[in-house]
Amino acid sequence: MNKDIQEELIDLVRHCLTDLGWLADFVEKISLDLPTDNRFGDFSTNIALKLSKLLKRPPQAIAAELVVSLQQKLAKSELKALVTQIKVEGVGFINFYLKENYFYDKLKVIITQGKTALKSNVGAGRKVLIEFVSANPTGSLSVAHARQAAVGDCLANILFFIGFDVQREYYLNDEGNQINILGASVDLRLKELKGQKNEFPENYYQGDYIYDIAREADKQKIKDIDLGNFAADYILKIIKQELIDFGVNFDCWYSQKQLAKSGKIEQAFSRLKEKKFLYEQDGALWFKSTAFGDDKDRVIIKSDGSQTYLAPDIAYHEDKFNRGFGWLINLWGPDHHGYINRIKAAIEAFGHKSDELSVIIVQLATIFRDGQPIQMSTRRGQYITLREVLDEVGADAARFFFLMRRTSSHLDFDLEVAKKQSAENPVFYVQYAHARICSILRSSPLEIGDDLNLAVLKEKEELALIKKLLEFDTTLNICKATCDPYMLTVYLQELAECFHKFYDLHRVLDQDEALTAARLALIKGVKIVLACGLELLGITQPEKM
RNA sequence: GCCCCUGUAGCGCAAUGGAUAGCGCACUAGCCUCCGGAGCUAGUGGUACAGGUUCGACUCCUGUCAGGGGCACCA
Repeated sequence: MNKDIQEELIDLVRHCLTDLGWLADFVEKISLDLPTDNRFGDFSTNIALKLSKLLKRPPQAIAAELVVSLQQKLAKSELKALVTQIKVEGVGFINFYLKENYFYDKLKVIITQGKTALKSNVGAGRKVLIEFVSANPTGSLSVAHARQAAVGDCLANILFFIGFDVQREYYLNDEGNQINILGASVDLRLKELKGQKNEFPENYYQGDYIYDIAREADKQKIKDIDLGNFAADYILKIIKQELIDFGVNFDCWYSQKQLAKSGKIEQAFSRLKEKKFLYEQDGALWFKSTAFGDDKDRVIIKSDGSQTYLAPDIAYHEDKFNRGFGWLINLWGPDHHGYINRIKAAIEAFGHKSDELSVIIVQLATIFRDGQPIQMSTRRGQYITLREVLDEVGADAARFFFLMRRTSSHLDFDLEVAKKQSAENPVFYVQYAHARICSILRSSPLEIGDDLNLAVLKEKEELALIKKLLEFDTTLNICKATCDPYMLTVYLQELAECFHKFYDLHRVLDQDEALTAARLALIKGVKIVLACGLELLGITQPEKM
């Protein structure tokens, strides 16, 4: 929302710097930030501080000279209608103060255009593929997958909203070792059900759901050799339903089995061979990933002739680029962090740039109940599943909680807190603000007429609220830059807080009709932004609670 | 041994390298004749340690200490 004026002010600064002969290497380094405190104006630049060393002069002196030039230029510019003051403050910051009309106009755009006013086109239609969850179809989704699902889906929502052409993809590991073990696990359980005693190996799938699959396979008279595929299909249906119930919908389920059939793996190998990035040693075929900064070279075909996991994955990533995606985002669990270098090496071997692939490591979530961590063990089939969390706290709270910490940080998720309906539970705090506004608007609908005068909104809390609304797109841009949606959860809590403070101090439905109309418009704007933010998080926007 | 994540108030956390480090819980004292008190106001209290980079460091770098996770010709 602020972008237009922000760019114009940066241009103004750039022109002044050029006039003063100081531009030098600083063309890209001019930044115009939102000050931490509104006492420091509406926008702030630290350019004088940055120039200080280069010019060997104190920052205040540089700032003072620059401000004189800025004021002269401003007087001749159309910007003078919006800017009231430019001044040097603190250690040498240059702060810009805007006229209140600027903010009233922005609010008016939001309430008249609604959600569309909040959209931007920073993505410019660029094609981005975001691959996430991609859990092996060997069991229900765990909380680790749940967090990846929440983060990936929300990030995809945000990127789409700011103008990217986004595809959500799930890489389906539907063949290979794990599927074989899955089939063997079902086979053993089936025999057990028929009265045969046998040893059940430790690395087989231990969960009780294997018995269910065995019974179903028996009913359908599935052949031994097909048990793995049957079980994978069976589990995949469960996974798909879990994701749907969590509000996550994939555009593409990319099958590893299909990839293998397509011949793309061999094609990828021959291209790597041409480029001399493959070699044989100890009976195995190696990929020379050290050429691109990996710690060691990696085996892609084992000495027994079978492929490692990396083999199809190399072809898969090359295929992503071949499908026209210019930006790949992968969400992986922390157990894959050592894998980043080799897959980046692979895309570089094909001539892509390292930064065309963003790998986001989604740290684990620990589930707590009343402050006590719940122990889990994947091996024994005892882990907290997405399904259990959904059943217990619902999709709204689950999504918010999985998103509310930096994705790269560990997350503690207390089921009891997520169920609480109080300020301890941030999802309720934000939704409550929305419901409260809806309640007022139900009793007194806003009618936007020509006589709507927002300039009567003079209170500190009112202006703070409008300014907070305008930070929405800054927030989304931070989410994009960090590939992390969690900042949006922080923003929505701050916006809700600004609203609750305003609400407590000032009556919306006032004696003064003009003021009432303006305040109704203000809360309508807050409702629009809250609803939009919640929607991007994939959380409902209740009108009543 | 190597790699990743984390260390901020009693607890849980926040702060795109920026100005006086914010919020919730808990504790203390207040606010409902009033649009939803699931809310608000005030008080108490903090950057693990040692260096470095920078005009400026919770933020970046190095080391130490502490906690969590990972280091296959598994996937």
